[in-house]
Amino acid sequence: MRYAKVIIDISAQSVNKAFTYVIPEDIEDIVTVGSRVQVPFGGHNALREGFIIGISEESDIEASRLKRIISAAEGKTDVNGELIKLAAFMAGEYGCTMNQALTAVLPVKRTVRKNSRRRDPLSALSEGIDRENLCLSLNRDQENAVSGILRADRPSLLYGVTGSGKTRVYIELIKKMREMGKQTIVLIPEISLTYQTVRELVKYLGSSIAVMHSKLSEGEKYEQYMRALSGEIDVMVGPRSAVFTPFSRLGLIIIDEEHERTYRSDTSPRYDTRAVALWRTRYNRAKLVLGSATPSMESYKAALKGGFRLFKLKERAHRDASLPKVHIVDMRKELKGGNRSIFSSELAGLMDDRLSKNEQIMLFLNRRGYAGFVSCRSCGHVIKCPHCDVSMTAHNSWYRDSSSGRKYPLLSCHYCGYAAPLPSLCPECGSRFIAPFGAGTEKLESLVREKFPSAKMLRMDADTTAKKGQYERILSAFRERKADILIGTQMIVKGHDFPFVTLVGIVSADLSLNTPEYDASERTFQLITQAAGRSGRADIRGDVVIQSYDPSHYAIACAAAQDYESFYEREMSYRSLMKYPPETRMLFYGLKSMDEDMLNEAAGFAADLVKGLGLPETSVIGPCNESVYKINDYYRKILYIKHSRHDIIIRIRNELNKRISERFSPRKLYLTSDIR
DNA sequence: TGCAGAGGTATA
DNA sequence: ATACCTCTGCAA
Repeated sequence: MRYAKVIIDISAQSVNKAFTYVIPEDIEDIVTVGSRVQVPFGGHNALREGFIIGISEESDIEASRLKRIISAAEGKTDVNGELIKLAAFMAGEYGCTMNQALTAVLPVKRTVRKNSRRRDPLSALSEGIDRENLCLSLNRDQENAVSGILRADRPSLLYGVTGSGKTRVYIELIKKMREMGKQTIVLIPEISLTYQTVRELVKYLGSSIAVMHSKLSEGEKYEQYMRALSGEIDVMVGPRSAVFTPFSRLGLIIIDEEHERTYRSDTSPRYDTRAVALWRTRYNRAKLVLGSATPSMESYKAALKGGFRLFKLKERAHRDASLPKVHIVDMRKELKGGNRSIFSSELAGLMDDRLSKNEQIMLFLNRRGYAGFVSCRSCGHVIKCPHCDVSMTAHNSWYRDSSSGRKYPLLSCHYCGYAAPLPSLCPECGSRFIAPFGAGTEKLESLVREKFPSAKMLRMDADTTAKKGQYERILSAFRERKADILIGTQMIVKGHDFPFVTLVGIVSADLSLNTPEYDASERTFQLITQAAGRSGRADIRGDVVIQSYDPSHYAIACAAAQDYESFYEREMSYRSLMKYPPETRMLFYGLKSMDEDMLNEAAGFAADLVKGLGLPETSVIGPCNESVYKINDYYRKILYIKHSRHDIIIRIRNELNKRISERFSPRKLYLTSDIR
């Protein structure tokens, strides 16, 4: 008799343990560790899904209490138990249940009809490319990086300025892996953002590459997964979930644009792709490469301290391309000089110049919608969302009143999507002088239309890319020069390669700087550096105009100078002074509830609990209200807990989870935690 | 006394 | 997640 340890597919703390079942003889040969099974569970033997995490010849539970597995899905989904061990690591590291960890690690729900039409997800991405094993020549920096990475006994950080040819290094490494019979996972921030990278990989590596994609159907995902499992392919390209690709001969994991936030999962388990990749490469004695033009503070610190090997690519690979000329404009001076418009005279002048030469322009503004907020000029009242603690954003579209059929300008909440009409009178004082303030991408679009009426424009933000396929349509239209100007939020700055763009305007560089997060400067620096890197990539030198009300801030000044090292020094001294990560480890412990009294009590209880643990060198800040206190009718509070040791932070997190869920109903109070 | 609703517990 | 148990409060 053989027995299976099964994790039931229920993500509740109370069933977060393995249950023993008898394996019926007729399915013995199709189940292994990692198999999905159906089992009877509970008083009425309701059928439930589960994962097998272990198989043994003996049972520690008396035989009369055991039930039998009903059925198992075909297709073994685990790689020699590695992925189960990985899930166990994640459950401990991120404080989630084993079921949540397994759901992330073994994501394929069920087998799909075998006769479903085969469709290769690569075909759309590789249109017009000959898939051959082309050879490419590497410059000296690139060659040093390749040989150094292959020799390194630890992870490598590949720091290369925008356009320096990091992808070529990746391709060479992948080829070397192939020669050794090893497989590679290439992680990218988001598949649609890195169209270019994927195309280049396909072009030089030919077939036996698979691409994972959140928009693939379940069947297509399953097929890619099985191709990886069977060893039919040796390269998997995809976003963060591709780090779980079940390769049995894993030799290399590459994380491109490693500083990107999308590598942190925002749902439980809130894993960090870099940590998962590090775990897998250690387990498999494989290589790990992190690549970026603007490395994260943690990675660069690790590179300087010796935890990572550092390789630099200092020059742009395209022989004639040089870094763009950067102009910083102090908008306070513009205002004093009488220019009240959103365009500085310098930006307007360069835009005129490019339009006359038929070259392309990108304008970046990190706020969508028409205006930042709507306020009354008489009493100062600001219109807020009734469900969230944020001001409503005005849009250049209509709200249709269903009863009267009349149209009003639309207000929407960017946190919960609530829509309302713009009132014609102030709801507070009745004044007629209520109007939108500030500018978003929509407003910018209409201002450009006024000032440059003949220019053709495209706008790309969350509002214009809501539907499937719009993203690619806008980008390819711009690439094919069907428009002169592309206006957009941060989604336009990442990774795209437009050879005819010779001017990038950063309309308001301060917007991301003034957010209440400890890493606001880092994000601003990354955004400006990446945006500036879009200008002048082929044989024409580009210009970048950065407009700011705080132009001497080091995040802006260093980005303008394309000086990563100076930025790192300044930012690191700030982090050290404030004891922020990566100087120390920090736990972000979030609590939310619809019941504000319960939330207050629980948050106070949590803070007292940590202080009561009496751990030396622990600092507790809060509880504080989240910067947006209410979202979707949920009140939200947060505690910040700092300690230099990761294991102590984990202990504190576990203690908090345990004691709070003993005292407060988990149905009414939701807990989240993040460790950085 | 009867019963709805809340809260606690066990699931192999 | 879900069923089942006990406990409590309130109306009849």
